[in-house]
Amino acid sequence: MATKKNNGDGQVSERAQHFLKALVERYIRDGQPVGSRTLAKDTGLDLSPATVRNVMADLEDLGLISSPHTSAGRIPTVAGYRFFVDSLLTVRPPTDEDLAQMRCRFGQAADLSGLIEETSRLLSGLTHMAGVVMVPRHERTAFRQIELLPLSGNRVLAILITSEGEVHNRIVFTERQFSPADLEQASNFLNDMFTGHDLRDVRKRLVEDLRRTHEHMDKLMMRAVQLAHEVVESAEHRDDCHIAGQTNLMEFGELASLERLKQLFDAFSQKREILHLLDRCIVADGVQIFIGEESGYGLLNDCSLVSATYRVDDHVVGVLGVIGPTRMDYPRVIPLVDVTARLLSAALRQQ
Amino acid sequence: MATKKNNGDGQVSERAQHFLKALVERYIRDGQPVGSRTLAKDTGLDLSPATVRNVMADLEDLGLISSPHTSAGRIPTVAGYRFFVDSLLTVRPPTDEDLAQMRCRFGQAADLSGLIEETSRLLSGLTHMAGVVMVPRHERTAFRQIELLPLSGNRVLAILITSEGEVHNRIVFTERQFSPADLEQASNFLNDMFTGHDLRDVRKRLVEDLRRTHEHMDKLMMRAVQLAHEVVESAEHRDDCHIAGQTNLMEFGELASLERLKQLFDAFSQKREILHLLDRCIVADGVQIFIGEESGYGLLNDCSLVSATYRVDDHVVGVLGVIGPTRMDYPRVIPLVDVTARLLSAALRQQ
DNA sequence: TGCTAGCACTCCTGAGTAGCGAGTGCTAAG
DNA sequence: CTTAGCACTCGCTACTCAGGAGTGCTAGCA
Repeated sequence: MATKKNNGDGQVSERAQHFLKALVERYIRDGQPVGSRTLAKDTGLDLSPATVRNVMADLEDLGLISSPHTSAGRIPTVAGYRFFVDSLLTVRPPTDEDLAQMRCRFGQAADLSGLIEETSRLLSGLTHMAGVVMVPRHERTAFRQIELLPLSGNRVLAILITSEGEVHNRIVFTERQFSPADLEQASNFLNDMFTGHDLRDVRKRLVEDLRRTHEHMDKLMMRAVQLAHEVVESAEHRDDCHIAGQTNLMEFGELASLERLKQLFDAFSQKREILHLLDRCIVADGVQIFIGEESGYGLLNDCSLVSATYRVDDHVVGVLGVIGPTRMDYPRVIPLVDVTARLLSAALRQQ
Repeated sequence: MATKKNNGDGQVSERAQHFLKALVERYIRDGQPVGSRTLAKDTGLDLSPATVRNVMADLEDLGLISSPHTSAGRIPTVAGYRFFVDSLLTVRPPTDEDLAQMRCRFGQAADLSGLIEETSRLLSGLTHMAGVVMVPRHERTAFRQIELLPLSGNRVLAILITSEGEVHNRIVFTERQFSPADLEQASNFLNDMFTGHDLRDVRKRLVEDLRRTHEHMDKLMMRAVQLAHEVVESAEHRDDCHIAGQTNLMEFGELASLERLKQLFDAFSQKREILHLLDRCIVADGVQIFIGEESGYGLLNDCSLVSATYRVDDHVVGVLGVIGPTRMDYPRVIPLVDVTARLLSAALRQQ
C-alpha cells in the first residue's frame, strides 16, 4: 500500500482541491472521463501529466474520484461532487437572457395552478432537465365559504372556497336524499361557524365535533359537519406536485438504459416517492442538493435533485427543484433554482 | 415479371386469407418475422413449406406482407393488418377475470374526473399499453349556478356549477374593485336569467348580450355578463384528455429506440396531436382503428390506436382508446376497448 | 394444374481476433 | 517535488468467418 502523501489524513491539499474543481467542471462539460493530459491543460498550472496523475491518485485514495476502468480517465464520485458543491463551486448567475425569460413567464399565469404549472415548465425549459414544483401547503389559508348542493341519486356536491380564492369540490354519497332547503340551512350553519377561520383550526374543530356530537346536535347538522370534514380534508391533503420535462432526461447518455428510464418515469407518474423526497426538503430553508444515492431512493441513483423552498410572507409553503443526472451543471442550475424560488415567492405575494 | 396467380386482380383467395390470418396471429404472438416452415405448421393444413412460400409470394405481391430483408420471414404490412382487422379477425371476448376487474374498478371512482382517470388506468392496466380517455363534452349540460366572489387586488373569482355537478372556476382581473354586494347582485341576475338552460345556449346568449349590451344595461351587469362568459367558455373549452401507462410502451421492442420514444412521450405530454386524432374518432360511432401511418400523424408510425366512443343517453360525449405498437393483440384489445366504453357509458348514466 | 423436393443463394447473427488509442502506474533521474 | 520514459491494461472498432434461417426457382410427381 502506498502511503497517502496528503497533509494529514483525509485533508485535501489546496492544490488537490484545485484539480478536483477542474476535473468536475470538465466532466460536467463533456461527460467523458477526464485523463491526466486533459486535466493538466485545464488547470493552467503548466504541470506535466505525470504530476497530475500523482494528485489524481491521491484524490482517488480519498474516494473523491474513481475510474470506470483501468485505462480510462477519472470521474467524480458522489463524495467528489459533494465536496465540489459544498466547497469549490463558483456559481454562474443566470444570464440576462435567462432572467428575461423567467420574468416574462411569471407574468403570464393567472391562478395558482397555472402558476405552478408554468414554473415547472420554466425550470425544465431553462435547465433541459425535469422541473418539479410542489403545490403549496396552505398554512395561513382561511375558510371562506362552503356550498352544499344536492345532486341526483343521493349525492351532495360540497364546494369549499378558501380566502386565497382556491376552489375545492367533492362529491359525497349520503344515506338519504336532502332537500335544497336542508342543505342551505346546513351550509349557513357551517359558514356562520367557520368563515374567516384558519383552515387547520377548522379541520380540528370538525374532528372534535364529529366525536362528541351525538348529544346536542340534530341529525342534519351532524351530517353537515361530516360533509364539511370531507371536503376540508381533501383540500388539506392535496399534497401534490407538478413535473415537467421528464422526457429531457432521455437525452442524457448516463441514464439512457431503457430499463432505468422506465423505472424513473414510473416513479414520476406515481409521484409518491418524489413527494416524500420533496417533503424532506421543506424543513430546511433555502437551496438543498441531493446527489446520487444521497437521496436514499434507489430510483434516483445517478440522479441529483437541486431544490429550493419558496415562501409567502416569510412562511415556507412549498418546494421546487430540478431533477437531472448527477453530472449536471451545478454552477448554473443552483442559482437558477434559487432565483426561480424567489420569483415564485414574489409572484405568490402579489396574489 | 411473374404473372399474379390469384383469381382476378387484387382478389385474395380463400386460402391466401387463411394464411394471412395465421401469419398475423403468429406475428402478433411472438413479434418475429414468420417463415414458411413455421406458417406451414400453424395453418394445420399439412402443406409443405414450398407451397406456403408460393402463397406468401402472392400475398407479398398484393402488398399485404413484406420481408424486412431477403432471408427473413414475412411480417404484415399496414394493409395486411387492415385486411386482418376488417375481414379475418376473430375477436377474443374479455375473460371473466378481466370483466371482474373492470366492474370493480368502475365501482370505485366518485366524481367525473376520478372516473376518467380510473378508466385510462384500467385500459392501460389490462392491455399493457397506453390508455387514453378524452374528457367528455357536455352537450346536454345545463347551467345551474354561478357565484362571483371578490378577491384581493381587483380580482374576481367566478365559479360555475353545472347540472352534472362539475365545478369550474376562473379568476378574472377587473378594471375596478367590486363590492361583495355588487357581485351578489350580479350573480343573482345571472342565475335568474340562466339557471336550467343548456350551457351552449347560455354561451350564445352571453355572446349576443356582449355585443348589443351598451344601450339598456347598467355597467355592473355588463361586467357580470363578461365574467360569466369567461367562465362558461373555459368550461366548454375544456377539451382535455387523460393518458395513463405511457411507460408501458417502452417494453415493446419495435418502439425501443430512445429517439422514437422521446418524440412519442413529448407528443403525449403536449396532448395536442392526440386530441386532434381523438376528435376525428368522435364523429363515427363505435370502435375505430387506426393502424400505423393511417392516423396521418408521423409520430404514430408503427403505432396503432383502437378507440371507441362512449355516450350518455344515446349521445356520444367522448372517446377512449388504447395506443400501442402496430403489432398489438387486436383480437383481445378491440373487445376490451369496446366493453370499457360501454361500462363507462353505464357509469356516466348512473351519475 | 397444383403440390413438393431439392438446391443454390442471400443475408443476418454471433463469436472470435487483431490493432489502435487513451490512459495508467511505476521507476529513475533532474 | 517534478518530470520523462516505458510497459501494461483495457475498451472500442473493424474484420472475418462459419452457422442458420429463409428465400426463389426449377423440375418432377399426382
